[in-house]
Amino acid sequence: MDKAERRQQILLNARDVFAKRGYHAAKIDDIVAAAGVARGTFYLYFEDKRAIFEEIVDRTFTRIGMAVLRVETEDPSRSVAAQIKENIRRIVGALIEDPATTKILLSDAVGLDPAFDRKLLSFYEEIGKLLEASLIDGQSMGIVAQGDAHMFAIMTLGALKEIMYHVVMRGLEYPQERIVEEIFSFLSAGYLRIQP
Amino acid sequence: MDKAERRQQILLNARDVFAKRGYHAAKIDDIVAAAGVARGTFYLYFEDKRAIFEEIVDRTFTRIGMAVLRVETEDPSRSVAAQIKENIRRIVGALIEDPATTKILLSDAVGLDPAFDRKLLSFYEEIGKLLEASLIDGQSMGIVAQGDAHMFAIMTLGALKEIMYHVVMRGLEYPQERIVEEIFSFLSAGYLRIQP
Amino acid sequence: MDKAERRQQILLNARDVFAKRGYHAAKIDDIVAAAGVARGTFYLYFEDKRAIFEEIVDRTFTRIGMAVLRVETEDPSRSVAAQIKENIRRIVGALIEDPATTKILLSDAVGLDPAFDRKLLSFYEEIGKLLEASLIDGQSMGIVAQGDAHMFAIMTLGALKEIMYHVVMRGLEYPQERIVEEIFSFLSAGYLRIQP
Amino acid sequence: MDKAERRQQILLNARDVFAKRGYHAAKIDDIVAAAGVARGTFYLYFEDKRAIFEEIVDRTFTRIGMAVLRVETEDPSRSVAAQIKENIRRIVGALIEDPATTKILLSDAVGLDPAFDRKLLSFYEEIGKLLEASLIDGQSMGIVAQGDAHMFAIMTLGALKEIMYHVVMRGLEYPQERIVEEIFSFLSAGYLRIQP
DNA sequence: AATGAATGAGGTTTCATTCAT
DNA sequence: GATGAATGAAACCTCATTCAT
Repeated sequence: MDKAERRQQILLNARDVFAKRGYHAAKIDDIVAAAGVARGTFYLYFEDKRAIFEEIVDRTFTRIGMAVLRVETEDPSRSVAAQIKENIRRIVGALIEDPATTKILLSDAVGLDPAFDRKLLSFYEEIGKLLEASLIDGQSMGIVAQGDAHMFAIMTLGALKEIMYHVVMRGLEYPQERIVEEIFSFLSAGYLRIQP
Repeated sequence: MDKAERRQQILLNARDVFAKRGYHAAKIDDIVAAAGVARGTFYLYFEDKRAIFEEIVDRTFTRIGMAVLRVETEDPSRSVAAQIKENIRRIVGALIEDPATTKILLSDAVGLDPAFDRKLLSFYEEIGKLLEASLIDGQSMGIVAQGDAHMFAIMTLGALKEIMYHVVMRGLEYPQERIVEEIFSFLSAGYLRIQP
Repeated sequence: MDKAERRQQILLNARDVFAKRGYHAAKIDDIVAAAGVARGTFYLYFEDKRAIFEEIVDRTFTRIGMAVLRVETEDPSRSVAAQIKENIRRIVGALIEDPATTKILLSDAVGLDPAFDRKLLSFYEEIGKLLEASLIDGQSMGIVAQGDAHMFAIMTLGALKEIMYHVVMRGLEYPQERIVEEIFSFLSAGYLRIQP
Repeated sequence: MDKAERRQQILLNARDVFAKRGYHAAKIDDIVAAAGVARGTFYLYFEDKRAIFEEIVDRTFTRIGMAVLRVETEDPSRSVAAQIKENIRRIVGALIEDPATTKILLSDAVGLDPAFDRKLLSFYEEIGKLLEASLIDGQSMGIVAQGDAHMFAIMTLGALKEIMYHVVMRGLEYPQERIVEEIFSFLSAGYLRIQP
């Protein structure tokens, strides 16, 4: 087994242990036992417990970041609606595909400590800004309602996160496509039908 | 100072310490120093660290639970829209009013350990069921769109939580009424304006 | 037992353990076992292992520093020779009185690490400067031979340290007064009697 | 590179690392990195860390031991004074020539652990006995003052060690010949000129 | 012979909780 | 009831040494 494989082996097992027990309850001993290596071996590959956790979260950030595609408004071959759905689908897919890291991201990584909080916030802000920029674009094209794009972005993110939170924490079972449709439809028309 | 006061004094200071440092970084020493009592005194009033944290969270649950009013569809004096807004307003108000506990609820209490996760989930499910029931009611009255009420509830909760998360974590500054309006408008019409 | 007593109790036992085993072989467990306290108690009174060792050495520095008296050349009631002997006597006495710390000073504290080396050197330089100043005084009064006072000081210090080293390490047995006489006589006339 | 060369290469680099960091702070990693060999290679040439350190010290013992010449009192061609000076010169030279091992001998090897202490003491006793025997010889020839030859030996050793300690630890700069003269003159007449 | 990945014993330190005063 | 000194379990990490390649 070469270095990269060994590293990966430890990383994956650590992910599972973190997902199962949470950051603090996950002991180095649990991780090395799961990975089937000696305690010292762990420290050959990772600085410390915090570092491996951070790497798991960082990789997830990257994976999610890569899932997002730029919406092409000029391309007549694909409708904007289809492209937006595709984006939602890809993000939801990335999260569903690896429930362990999703659980880590949405639960264990939250409130770990102030430094990690900043990291998380910074990731969500980044995502938020990307989305916000798209929304502002959409507003000028008349396909996004006028209004506070920043708020739109936050609420969209929140809706998505909450669904995924229930999926990974409660085993809420919805097929990926169903989730995509629900989110899309929610973003399109909300659900209140009141004459004010 | 009588027992109840002393207890309250410790509780409030613990809240601030938890909010500032997070659960694990908050030491009993920090709490008793903030409260100005001896270490042993803490244990006269609370079982252990976990118990005081749980009490803080439980109180918040109660406070938020009490903020919710039943929507009266038969009362002609108050429109349904107004009542829904009022509900959103009361919940947002309860969260904004005490940012320290809100931060604890949305950050520190998340992913603390499996047992606490269950508690949190159970609270959110409770809230979700209440909301869901209202939505199903609304559907039969034609003021809520047909569709998956459970999903509606989750996404609504997520949107609200995410706004409040940014408010308490990043100091996002929006007046309470503005938040209420944004949420209401989001629930009413979403923001996508695409002809599919 | 009050705080100061408890501190002293740990300090004295630590001194014995360090003297017996040397710095690195002395485990915190050995110290607390000797002192009859719990492991945590140790850390209530001392920052860490290094700190207690440093305190032991520092106290010895102080004790030895206080043993030195200024030589009064103007006082006709006490001859200079008597005063010098008195100084040697006091220093030798301070070292013999507490063989454990003397052993620590002359053996365990040596070469502990670069930072500690600087501390030691700084102490010996201080002592050396004091002695050197006295010698230069003495030279102007004609009671110290002309020559390199700095060297005189170093060699004197070395002779004294070496005797004490053998006393505490090998149990070399000489009465204090005998040691004083030997040093004094050595400093007075050396021992080589060669016509060059 | 043949076995002996490789061994020497590791030995010299280990010497430098020990001299720079001290025994405990010198890691096997530092040594093999300095020597440019793999970690496992180290253990092909040396039993363990302690063994290589011991070998460095032992070689120094040998080197110094070999520097000492027997004083010939019958040889009219070389005065006893010249022969004594020559001995001091050779020892000081051996120490100055390799400051790294001298520092190891006078600092790092001191107080390493009880076993090593015995080794050191045993070396110094050996040297001391040699010197003592010469002094007793000298006393019977009238060229060494009557008195405790054992003490003379210890103090001489101490004076020499202390000078060298300051040379290697503080970079005290004296030409070799100057050191020799100072020691010789100190042994010849001390420096106190007091009428008791 | 050389390598360097793997090992795991061992030691320091932290901190929630207890309990004698 | 209040105190705070004492406790000791528990967990992280280091690093000398081994051994398969």
